[in-house]
Amino acid sequence: MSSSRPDRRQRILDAALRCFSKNGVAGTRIEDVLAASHSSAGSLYHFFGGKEALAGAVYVEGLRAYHTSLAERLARLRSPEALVRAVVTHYLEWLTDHPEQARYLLEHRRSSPVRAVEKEIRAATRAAFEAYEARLAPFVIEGRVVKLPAELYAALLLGPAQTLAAHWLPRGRSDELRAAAPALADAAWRALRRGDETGGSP
Amino acid sequence: MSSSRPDRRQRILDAALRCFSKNGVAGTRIEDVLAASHSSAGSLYHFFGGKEALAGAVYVEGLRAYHTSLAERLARLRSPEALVRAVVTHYLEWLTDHPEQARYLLEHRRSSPVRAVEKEIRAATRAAFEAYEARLAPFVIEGRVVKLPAELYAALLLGPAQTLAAHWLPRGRSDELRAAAPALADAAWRALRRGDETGGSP
Amino acid sequence: MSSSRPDRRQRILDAALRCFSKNGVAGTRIEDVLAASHSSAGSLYHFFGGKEALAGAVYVEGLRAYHTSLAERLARLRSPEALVRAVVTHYLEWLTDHPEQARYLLEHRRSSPVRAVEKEIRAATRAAFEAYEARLAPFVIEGRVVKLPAELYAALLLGPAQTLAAHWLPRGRSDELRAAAPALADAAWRALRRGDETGGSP
Amino acid sequence: MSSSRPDRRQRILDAALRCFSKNGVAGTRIEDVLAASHSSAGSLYHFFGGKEALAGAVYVEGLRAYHTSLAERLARLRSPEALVRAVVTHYLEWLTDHPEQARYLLEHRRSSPVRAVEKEIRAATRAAFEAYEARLAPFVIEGRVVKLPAELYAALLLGPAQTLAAHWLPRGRSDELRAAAPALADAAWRALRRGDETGGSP
DNA sequence: AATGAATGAGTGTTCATTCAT
DNA sequence: GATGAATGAACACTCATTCAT
Repeated sequence: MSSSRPDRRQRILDAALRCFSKNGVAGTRIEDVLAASHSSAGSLYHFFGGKEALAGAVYVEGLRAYHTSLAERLARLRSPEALVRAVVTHYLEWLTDHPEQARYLLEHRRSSPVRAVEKEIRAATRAAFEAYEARLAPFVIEGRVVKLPAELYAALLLGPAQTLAAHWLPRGRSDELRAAAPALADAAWRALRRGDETGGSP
Repeated sequence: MSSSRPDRRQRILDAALRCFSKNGVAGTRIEDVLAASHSSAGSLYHFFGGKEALAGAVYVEGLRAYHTSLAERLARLRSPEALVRAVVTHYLEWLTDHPEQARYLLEHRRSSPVRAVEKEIRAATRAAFEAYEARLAPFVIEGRVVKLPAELYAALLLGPAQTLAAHWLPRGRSDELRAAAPALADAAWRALRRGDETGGSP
Repeated sequence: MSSSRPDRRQRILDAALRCFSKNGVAGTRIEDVLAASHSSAGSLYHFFGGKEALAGAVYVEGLRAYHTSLAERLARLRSPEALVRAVVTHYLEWLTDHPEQARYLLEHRRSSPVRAVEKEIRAATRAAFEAYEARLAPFVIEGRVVKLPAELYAALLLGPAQTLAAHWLPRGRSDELRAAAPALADAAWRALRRGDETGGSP
Repeated sequence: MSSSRPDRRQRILDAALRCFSKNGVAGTRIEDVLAASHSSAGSLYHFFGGKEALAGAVYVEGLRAYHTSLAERLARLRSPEALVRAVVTHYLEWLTDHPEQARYLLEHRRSSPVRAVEKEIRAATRAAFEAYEARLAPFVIEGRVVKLPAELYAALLLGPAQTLAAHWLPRGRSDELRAAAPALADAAWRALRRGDETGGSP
C-alpha cells in the first residue's frame, strides 16, 4: 500500500530484529512482526518463506554488518598490538552501538532457527577469521605474536569480552562495556604478544 | 507404575535434562519428557508445576552440581596460581565429564524459562564467586594478584574457556577442550598475576 | 466433559460423515465437525490425527458397513439368479437407506484424503468381491453363469446401478432408485446367465 | 510476453486441465496453473474470473469435445445395434485417447467448482442424450429396441463401461478398456434389444 | 501419589484475489 | 490485454494444562 521506499523486505527485517531481540524468536508471533513492519503475512512469506527462515536471515544480516564494520576498522592498522587491541575494542563498541543486533547475535546463536543457517554463519565467521589471521601472520613469523592453534586465538582475543558482554547486556548497563575495553585489550595483547608467554615462575 | 525406586522426581529431572539439552526447552514437548521418564502428566505437574518450572529446576540443579564440584576441588589448594589454574581446568574438565548438563547450562542460559529462575541462579553464582574472591583476597592484598573490578575477574578467568566451549561443545569434539586447559590456565594466570601487568618489555 | 456414552470416537465419526457428505471434505472445517460432535480439537486429533485421516476413517467405516450388510443378505441365498439379483437390489436399497454414507462413498472415492486409505479400501473391496466370486463359482462351472474376466463381473452387475445412483442421488429423489431395482436386476441377470450370451438374432 | 500464438486463453485452459486432472481442483493452486501456462495471474483472472470458473470452463470444454466426437461417430450409423455398440465403444476409446480429459470429467463431476456449472453440463448432456434418443426412437417404435424410462437407457448403455473406467483409469492400464469394448457392447445390446427382455424362464 | 483422556486457546501458514502500472 | 507484488481472511493443528478417577 504505502510507499515501498525503505524497501518492504528491509522493513520486515528491521521489525523482526526488534521483536526477536526483545522477546526471542519463540516469544515473537509472526503477527507481531507484521504489525511492527506494517506488512502483510503474504509479503513476509514471499520474502522469507517463514518464521524460521526470517530468524535466520536476521541473524546472518547482523553478522554480516558486524564483520563489515570490523573489517573497515582493521584496514588502516599496521602494528600487531593495534590489531589485537582493535578487535577487542571494536567488539565492545559495536555491541554498545547496536544493542538490538548484539543481543540477538549473542543470545540466539544456538536457537534452532539460527542453527538452520549454521552453514552461512560458519562461512562468514571463517572468512572473517581467516582475513584476520592473514593480517597477523607476518607478526607470528617475526616472532612478535605467539603461535597458537587457531581456535585459541579467538578464545584469548574475545573470550573475556564475550563473557563480560553476556553478563552486562541483559542488564542494559552497556556503557560499562566500553569502560572495560582498555583492560580487556591489555589482557588480550598480553596473552598474544611474544616475550613473556611462559607465565609464572622465575 | 511399579516401585518409585530411582525416585520419580529424579527420573523426571534426568529425562528433562536429556530432552532439553538435545532439543532445547521450546523444542521439547511435555510429552517427550513423559515418555523419556516413564511418568504421567499428573506426576510431572505434581512435582514441578509446569514445563517452565521444570526447565528452571533442571538448570538450578545443574548449576548446583557444578558449583559443588568446583568448591571441592578448590578446597585443598593454597597458592594463588593453583587457585587460578584450577578454576579454568575444572571448568573445562567438568564440561567434558557432564556434556548434557554443560550443553544445557551453556546454551540455555538466556531462554525464558531459565530467566524465570534468574534470582536463584544469580544467588548461587554470587555465592560461589564470593567464596572464590574470599580465597583470592589475601593474595590481592599481598600484591601477588591484580586488583580489578569484580566483573573482570570472571571475564579474564573463564572468558576464553567459555568461548572455546561454545565453539567446540556443539561439535562434540570435547576432548580438545581438555587439551586446551594448560594454555588457557597459563593465559588466565598471566592475566591475573601481579608483576607484568604493564604489558610489553622495554 | 459430558458422559462419553455413545463413545467420543464414534460421535466424531458420525458428525464427520454428516458434514463430509453434505459439504465435502474440503468444504468442511475441522471446527464444523467439532461443533457437530460436541468434541474438542484435542480429542479429534487424539483419535484420528488430522482431517485427512478422519476423512479416510469415515470412508473405510462406511465401506465396511456396506460390505457387512451385503454379506448378511447374501448368506441365505442359494440360486445364481438370486445372488445376482440380490447384489443389485441390495446396492440400490442400501443407498436409499443410508443416504449420507452413500453420498460420501460415491462422491468422494477419488478425493485425496480417501486415496490415502486406498490400500484398506482395495483390501476390503477385494475381500468382498472374492467372497462373492466364491459363491458364484460353482454355477460358472455348472455352466449356468458366464465365465468372464473378473473386472467385468463387477461392471456388468453394478455398473448400471452405479450410473443411476450417480445421477439421482444428488437430486435426492432416491425412491426412484428402488423402483429401478427390478429392471436393473433383470439386466444384470440377463448379462450374466448362460444360454443366450451370444446376443445375436436367430 | 512474446506472441500470444497458441492463444493465451487456450494455453491456460490446457495447463489447467493438466493440473486439475493430476491433482484435482483443490490440490491445484492458481500459481501452478500460472507456471504451467506461462501466464500471469492477471491474465487468468481476465479470461476466467477465478479458479472456480476456470475449473468449470475446463469441464465444459472437455464435455463438449466428447459430445462432438460422439456425434460425428454416430452420424453415419443406421442400425440400432450399431448405434448401441458405438456409444459403448466410443466411450471407451475416447477415454483411452484423452486420458487427462477423461480423468477430469470422471473424477471431478461432483466437485464444487464443477457443480457451479451444473446447468451447462446438464444442458449439454441433455442435448446429446436427446439427440441420441431421437436416433433410437424409430427402432423403439418398430419394436426392435426396448422401451424404458429415459434414465435407464443411460444406465444400461454406459453404466458398465463407467464402472470399468472408474476401476482402471486410476491404474493407468487403459488399454484394457479397449479390450473390454466388445463384451460391454454385447451386454449393452443384449440389454436393450427387443426379443429376450424377459430374462429368466425358458 | 499417580494416571491419562480431554480440553481449547493460540499461531504459523496458505493461497485466491486485487489493482496500480 | 498483460503483469506480479501485495494483500489478509481463513484454517488446520499443537501442546501445556487440568481433573475425575
